[in-house]
Amino acid sequence: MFATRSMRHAGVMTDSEPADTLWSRGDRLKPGPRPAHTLEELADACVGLADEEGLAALSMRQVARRLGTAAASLYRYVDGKDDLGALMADRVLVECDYPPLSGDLGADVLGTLEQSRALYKRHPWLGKIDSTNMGPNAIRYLDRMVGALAPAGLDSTATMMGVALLSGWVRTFAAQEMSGAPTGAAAGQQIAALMTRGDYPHLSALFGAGDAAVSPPDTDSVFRAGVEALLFGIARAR
Amino acid sequence: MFATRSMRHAGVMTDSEPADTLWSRGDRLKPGPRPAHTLEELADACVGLADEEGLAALSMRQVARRLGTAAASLYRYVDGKDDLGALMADRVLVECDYPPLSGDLGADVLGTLEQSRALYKRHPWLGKIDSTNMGPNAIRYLDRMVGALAPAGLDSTATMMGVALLSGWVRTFAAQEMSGAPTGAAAGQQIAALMTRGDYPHLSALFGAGDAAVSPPDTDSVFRAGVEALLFGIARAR
DNA sequence: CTTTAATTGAGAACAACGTTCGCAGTAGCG
DNA sequence: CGCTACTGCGAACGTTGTTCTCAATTAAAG
Repeated sequence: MFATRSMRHAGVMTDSEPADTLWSRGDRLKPGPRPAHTLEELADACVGLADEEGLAALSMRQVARRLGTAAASLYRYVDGKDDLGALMADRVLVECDYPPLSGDLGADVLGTLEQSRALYKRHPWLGKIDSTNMGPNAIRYLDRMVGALAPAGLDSTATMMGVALLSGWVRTFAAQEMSGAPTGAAAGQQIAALMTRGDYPHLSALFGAGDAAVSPPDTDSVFRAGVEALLFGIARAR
Repeated sequence: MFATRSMRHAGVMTDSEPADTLWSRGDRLKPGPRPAHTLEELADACVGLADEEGLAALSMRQVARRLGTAAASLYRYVDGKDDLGALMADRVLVECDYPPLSGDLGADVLGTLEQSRALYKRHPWLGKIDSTNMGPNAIRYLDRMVGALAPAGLDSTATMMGVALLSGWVRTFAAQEMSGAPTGAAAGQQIAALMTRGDYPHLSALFGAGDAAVSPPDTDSVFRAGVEALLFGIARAR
């Protein structure tokens, strides 16, 4: 039922309450003093802290210090620490500015995904956050991707699956890229080292030949190749 | 250089030390009492705890209690809490038993991935762990996937990319599946609710037509469709 | 067999953490 | 002017991850 957030007051509620999300919280005009900060300020404080000190340093107290307030005050804006992740994941998406769609499916998709990849590069903690519920900026991204995929003429199910596939690839790729994993020839060397323990016939067969000697592809082209493979497979599902 | 683990003793090391990984730690015979537990016991304690109480309940002390030992003792087996995740992610992979490969690329890949999906279902915390370094069971899985993809005749780079794409899809799909997100017609309803805030032209265009009325596909077929799309795109990259 | 040295388990302690409670203060509404 | 709902936040509580320390243990060396 999409009731991720706990209902704070158990009073009578109207028939179609407009989904009390994390972002639509502070909209109602009510008596009492105005909040001293905005959700955006809170999110920016979290992002800045995670960027500079790492995600492990993200604590209620540190975020509060950045905001010039106390830890307990944050609970007026969020239900708990888990909400900070959702706030951050949505917040960084404003850094993407999307040029108008060209109508070229491949170019539009790749351009959008490159921006997402840059986001993961710029905010290394982003890959370690599971943003199950999405805010306004995430919906903007979703709308963008849907628009980019529109020329393929897919139905809604196939479109959403395509977006999930492509977004998942960016995440997977960025995670690998960010983990400092070896690329090209060094990767083969690592695999060879892993293979010393136990026997792995198929890995041996794949890396046994002088395969590692051939041109080590740079990361960019591998990323692009993945996107193109995905687009090819998705478009076929029309 | 794959030196994820901190070097515990800064003594002189031989030329090609065999990669002091998390798993190959307790192999050497040395003076001193034998360890009271094994890495597998530790991993099982973690998995059991996370399965029953959730990942949030996974603490050094709780794990130690399950093992019948003290929290400080765990640091004889791991460097810190982060290692527990890697231990767990690798441990649950033993639950997969792979029948001999049939040679049918699609069937072999799908069968392996279905087992992974079952793993995510059985251990809901699995998707929230970033296992950057892989243990023996992860290598077994990698070898299995490489073998399943072998009939495609890809080079090592394309093969590894294919494995990453397919594994990422399972993870992405399982995460969506596990988050209790609505499926089929209910999903369209949620999207419609999200669209009330701000204007999202492409989303409106996609879900505007009586699209949500048509057959809501079950999760299994969507998962399979994703795998097939991926295989199609990957095989083309030969 | 004795000595040596490396290694183990664990008690105690510490700083930092997420969260809750209660209270003083504020501002819109009747 | 109350009234009421809201705000910021000091103080406190129970846990957490981690380190230090030390007695106990045992393979290897003498």
